[in-house]
Amino acid sequence: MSEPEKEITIYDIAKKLNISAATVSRGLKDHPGVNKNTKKKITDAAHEMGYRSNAFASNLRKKSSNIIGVIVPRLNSSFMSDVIAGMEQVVNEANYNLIISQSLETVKKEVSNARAMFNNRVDGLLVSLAYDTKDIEHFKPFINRGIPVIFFDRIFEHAEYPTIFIDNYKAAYEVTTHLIEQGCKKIVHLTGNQLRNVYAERFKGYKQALADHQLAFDEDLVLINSLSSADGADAAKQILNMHVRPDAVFAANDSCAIGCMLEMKKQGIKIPADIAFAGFNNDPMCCVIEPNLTTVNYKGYEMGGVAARVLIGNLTNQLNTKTTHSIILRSELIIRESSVRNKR
Amino acid sequence: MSEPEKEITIYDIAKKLNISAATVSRGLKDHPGVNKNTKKKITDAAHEMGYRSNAFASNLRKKSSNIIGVIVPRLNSSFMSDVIAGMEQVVNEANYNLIISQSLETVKKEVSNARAMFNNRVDGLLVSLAYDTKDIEHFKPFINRGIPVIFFDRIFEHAEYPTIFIDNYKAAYEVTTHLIEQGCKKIVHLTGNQLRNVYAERFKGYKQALADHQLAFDEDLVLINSLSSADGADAAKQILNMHVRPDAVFAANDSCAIGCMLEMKKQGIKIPADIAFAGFNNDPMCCVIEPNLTTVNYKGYEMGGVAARVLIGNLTNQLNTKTTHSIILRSELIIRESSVRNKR
DNA sequence: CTGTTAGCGCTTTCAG
DNA sequence: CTGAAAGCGCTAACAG
Repeated sequence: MSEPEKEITIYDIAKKLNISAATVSRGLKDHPGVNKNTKKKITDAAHEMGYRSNAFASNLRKKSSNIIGVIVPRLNSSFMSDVIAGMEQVVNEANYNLIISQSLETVKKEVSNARAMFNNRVDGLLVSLAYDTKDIEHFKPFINRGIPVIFFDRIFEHAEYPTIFIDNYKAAYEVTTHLIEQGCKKIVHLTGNQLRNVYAERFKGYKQALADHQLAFDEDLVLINSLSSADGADAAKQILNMHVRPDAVFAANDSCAIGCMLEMKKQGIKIPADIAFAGFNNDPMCCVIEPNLTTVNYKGYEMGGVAARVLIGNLTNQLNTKTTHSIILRSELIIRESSVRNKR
Repeated sequence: MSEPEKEITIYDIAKKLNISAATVSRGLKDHPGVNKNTKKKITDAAHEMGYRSNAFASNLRKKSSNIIGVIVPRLNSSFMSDVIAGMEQVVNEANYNLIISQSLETVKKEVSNARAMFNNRVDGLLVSLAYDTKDIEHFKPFINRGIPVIFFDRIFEHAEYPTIFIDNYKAAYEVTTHLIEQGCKKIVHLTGNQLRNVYAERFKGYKQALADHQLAFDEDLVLINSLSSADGADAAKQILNMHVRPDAVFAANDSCAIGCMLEMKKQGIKIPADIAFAGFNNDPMCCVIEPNLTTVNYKGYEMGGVAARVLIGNLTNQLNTKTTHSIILRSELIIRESSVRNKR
């Protein structure tokens, strides 16, 4: 293999063109007030010589990185993949770069990821919280240095942090109401850590829908777990052991709903005749399970794009026009066979 | 909100401790030959003053970024998420950072991602190729500058690029043999772009298994598409229109197999009695579809870890000990009901 | 074991 | 419109 090519700098370009490095630097940007001709000469020479700008030197000088950090619980859902794609789209257009990490649902990793992002001097941070994050102390250093942090989906309410999410309360209210309209009277709710807004709000929506339809709220029908598929299977066993058998299950995510359904089916329970089901997220699996799963859909691509746009807005705008409020995106109930009992 | 805190540097620490910046710099690293006491004083002061190292300055000086770039087709599979987690594990331990991007299965985006990585001066690159990548010209600049590029899973064979993958040929051979042993004689193969080793090798394995069991290879039984779930459904329709109905389908991935199964079921076909099925990847969906899908499992976490380890090895080793060969990881056939016809 | 010194490549006043 | 010069914060010879 040949020797690595020499790295060429603005000085090399300057020398070749008999102009100053300063002019080259300006010519390479959109800088106003550079002669059109020299600008063209500069970009041509740069291209021809195989120049690539040195971000380190530039960042060092400008004290900004043009990098945006992203911390999510997990990458392995089509939802998150969409979120990231949405972010990338927006971020690339604004000439920023993304650095992504997963907390694998633990605060511990979330904290260490945050520290890494901080040391890497990201210009801003987009975060969806881990399962068990209790406080947001680990994002304090960012705020102290004036680096914007934005929460999306799994948010934390706090004046310093703008948030992007859906109306989980309303969505859950609609799901529950739908189940009630199908004649269900004893509805189990499978939910996750109540520290997370998404689960707390869905729980509230469920509760309110019961109240509004004159159904008693029964604490024993609420099962809190990690919402994995295995947790769903465990829940199925618990449900089947209840004295009076429930007639519906509303799980706060699809994996858990599906794990639960699979176990129920194994035990010979008929869905939705014996027990109706609804999930949340509209994972592709909803259309694989039989019967297909009723769920709530919301657009990851859009959420990622909006989050990125708000962040970049706060990064580039004048100091006094920062967005600090919440943005609430739309979601929709998708009714499938798993919950349909009324014949028409 | 208060003013952003002042950024503190090794000079501030040096001043406070009445020593030189050079010593502080050394003290902050594992540098041998620094007095234990001064080292402790330095780290204490650094911590107390809220120091964070400035990677830009360091990178600029060292001409290396400690960043490893990753380009994958998509993030939205549990396989890829595992791969990334495996990489992160290894990479963090070695004090590198990861910057991840998805090509969304197009060369176009793969090329632009590669360029971005190049401009961001990654120290090395881990790549799994997009669906339609024809050549690897876009990785040439890395090689020219001596930046290692490693392919994993969807590889490209070339002396300059180490590769990590599984024996797709053997795995497919085993799947096909299994189907034949179940009494299947007319086996459809759903596959993807033959530019990708994974699909080409699986195709070869399929073909060879037929040959070794005295079954004629029939070109019309091989359907090439994009392997999406929708492509699977289309394939189902084609298959059902064939003059003599096939008795098995081996798809090169699970999504496609499942899309195909769902459509077949809708048409009233019995699986595996009328037609047996096998997929590839062991996606969680395999255990949701009914009947559960026979498939090939391989460990993403391991593959990510190995790829990262090889890369870091090449980065840190002496010039002459680079790994340039291939590493082949193990995979396993997982037999489920979708392909079991023999009663025992 | 520690200090001195000289840049890494770029941006940005400040002058022309 | 362009140039000169300084400096971002760190590291690595080299010299004590």
